[in-house]
Amino acid sequence: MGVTIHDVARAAGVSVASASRALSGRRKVTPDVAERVARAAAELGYQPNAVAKALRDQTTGTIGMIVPGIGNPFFTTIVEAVEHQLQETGRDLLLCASQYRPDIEARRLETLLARRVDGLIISPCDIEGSVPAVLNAARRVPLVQVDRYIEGGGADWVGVDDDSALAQAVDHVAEGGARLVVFVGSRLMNSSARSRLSGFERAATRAGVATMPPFLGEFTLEWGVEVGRLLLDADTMPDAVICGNDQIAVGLVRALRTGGVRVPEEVSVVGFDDVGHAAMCDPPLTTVRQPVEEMAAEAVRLLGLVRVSDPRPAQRVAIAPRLVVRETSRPVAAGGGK
Amino acid sequence: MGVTIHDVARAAGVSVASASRALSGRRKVTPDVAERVARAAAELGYQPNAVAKALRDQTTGTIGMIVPGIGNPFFTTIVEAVEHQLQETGRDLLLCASQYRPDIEARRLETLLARRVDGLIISPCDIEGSVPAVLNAARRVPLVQVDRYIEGGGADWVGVDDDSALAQAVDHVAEGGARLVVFVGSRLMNSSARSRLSGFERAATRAGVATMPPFLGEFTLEWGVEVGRLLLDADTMPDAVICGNDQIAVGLVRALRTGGVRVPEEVSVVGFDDVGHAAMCDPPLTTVRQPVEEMAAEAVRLLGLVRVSDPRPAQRVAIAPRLVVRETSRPVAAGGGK
DNA sequence: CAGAAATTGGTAATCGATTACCACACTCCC
DNA sequence: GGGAGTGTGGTAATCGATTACCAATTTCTG
Repeated sequence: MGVTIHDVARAAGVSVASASRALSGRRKVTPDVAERVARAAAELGYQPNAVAKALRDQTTGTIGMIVPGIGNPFFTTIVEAVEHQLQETGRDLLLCASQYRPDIEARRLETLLARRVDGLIISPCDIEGSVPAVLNAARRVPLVQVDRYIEGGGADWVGVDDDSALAQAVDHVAEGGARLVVFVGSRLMNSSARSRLSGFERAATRAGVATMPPFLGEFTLEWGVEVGRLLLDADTMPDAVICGNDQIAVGLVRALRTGGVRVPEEVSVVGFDDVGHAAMCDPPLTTVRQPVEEMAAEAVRLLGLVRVSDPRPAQRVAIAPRLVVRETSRPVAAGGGK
Repeated sequence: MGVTIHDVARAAGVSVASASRALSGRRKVTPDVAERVARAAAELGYQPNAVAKALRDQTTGTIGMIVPGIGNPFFTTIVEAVEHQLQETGRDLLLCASQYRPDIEARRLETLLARRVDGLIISPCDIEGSVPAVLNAARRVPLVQVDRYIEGGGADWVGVDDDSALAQAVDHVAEGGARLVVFVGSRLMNSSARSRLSGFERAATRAGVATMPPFLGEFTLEWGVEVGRLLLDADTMPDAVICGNDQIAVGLVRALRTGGVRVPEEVSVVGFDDVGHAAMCDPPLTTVRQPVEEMAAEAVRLLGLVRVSDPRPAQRVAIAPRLVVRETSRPVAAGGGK
């Protein structure tokens, strides 16, 4: 390590300025100089020091990203999509996990800011607890929220249109004949949990289906299993269950089937996300597909528009998702009530 | 943005040297100076510029990581574990995906080196194609391979003990009564594919079970489905199938069941990895669990030991995995031949 | 061919934090 | 009171790439 542009310049017998110009091509140099510099750089194996360049240019070519957890396949998919988008423009991704804790999230934001990332993409873990750190960061660097967002709407956001998503899900099971529908999601600590629940309630009202009180726990398989057991023990079984994500749905289907309830014949189950293994479950899950690639592309695009120096109203981009009908929901053709 | 230590020094009425010393505490300053500097820093919201510090210190506190694809839950799990380990020591992770292509991998390596990462953790996508770029990188910065490795053994490696893994898998199905066993993996383009196949062959010989020619395709669900169909069409059905990863196993189970073959009653299926959703499949998959956290911890530990300046023989750390028996393999109690 | 214009090379400043080195002030002791 | 010793603050160099500015050379024009 340690070949600098000075070494190249000396080897080529020119000044550092000429070497820099020859390598970057930002100003003309004589063919002779250009060639000597190119040869010297190749021979020495010169590689520009991106740290020095970043200091001088006041831009690092690096984007910071913070998600609650890399273990969750939904966030993984977004990370992959964002990484892919950044590649296109030659930028790199500094990835952090907040482990669903606002205090860790705040610390990670600080170190990313200290590293002078050119922008931040974040899915804030807590709708309330994440507010101060996120707003503070947004004041210093372009910041776009993805999927989850903080209350108050102080920063740009890209996500899925939960109203449209839940409407599609509810309408679908209603068309399959469901009269009593229940929502299973997570406790209302993040925006997705809240907006999916309210989207569900609006959709149910509009579709004219009856609802049971929602089950709110965690976005996990285990919670799905637990709710399945609760439903088996209760005296009324809904015609359809709409879940806040796929993991809940998979656990729920498993528990219901184990308990002797047939899916979809007796109960339809609809998931949310369609990432990871929704399609590969048995039976394949009917679910709402998140437009992850579009979200990532939009987030990266928005990042480029933000100018910290002159604030503009926060943008909110909600992308309409698509319901993917597989085998855990009753087909429309089956029709009829319970 | 842009509060520098000069601003702090000016506000506190001291020189930059004193300000730096007061903030870092590396040399004594009078209490008076210490307090004035602390107050000034707090009031101005001073945050040290990590880029400048990196340039001066010749160390960035950043580790680069390259995996073939973030979509694969196995790599995701490793990334998460590595990120977690690095947190402990206050370092950050620059994450890249090679998309299973050596040319992209080589480019990503170059940009990570240009960014002067303090170390590299990589799972090389191609046992041959990745060789030059990986060896070149290893000459310039501490580098540890995880899971996959390049031929020739020029760089440290941490992974799972495939021999032990396959022995456990083969012995398990043999004890369940299997006499004819087949291996389904991927084409031999990466080290995992190769060493799992050879581990399988050794284990089968030692256990005295007969084998069919292996099926080598991709590490995907689709390949598992395809092999399942091939087996259904063939005239001999093995007693057990050992798979190179969980995705293949899930696809295979699905295809066999769809074709009317009962798992595990007629055929035992064993997966590999136990990440993502192996446990949540239906039926839950018998599989070999990769010791991912240990691998990540070991990789980070090794990184700290490497000194590029004085090369030492490449270390190879193979961690013994554990077979997790679930419901796709015949229990030992069942005993007996086919 | 003189002088203007255009082109290209070099020197040194810049980005921000750290620290080697020097200088000053104060204490202590004989 | 003066010399040694200790502690503290300041100045300027350093890390490496880029570029503003100046100087020198070449080219062009009347």
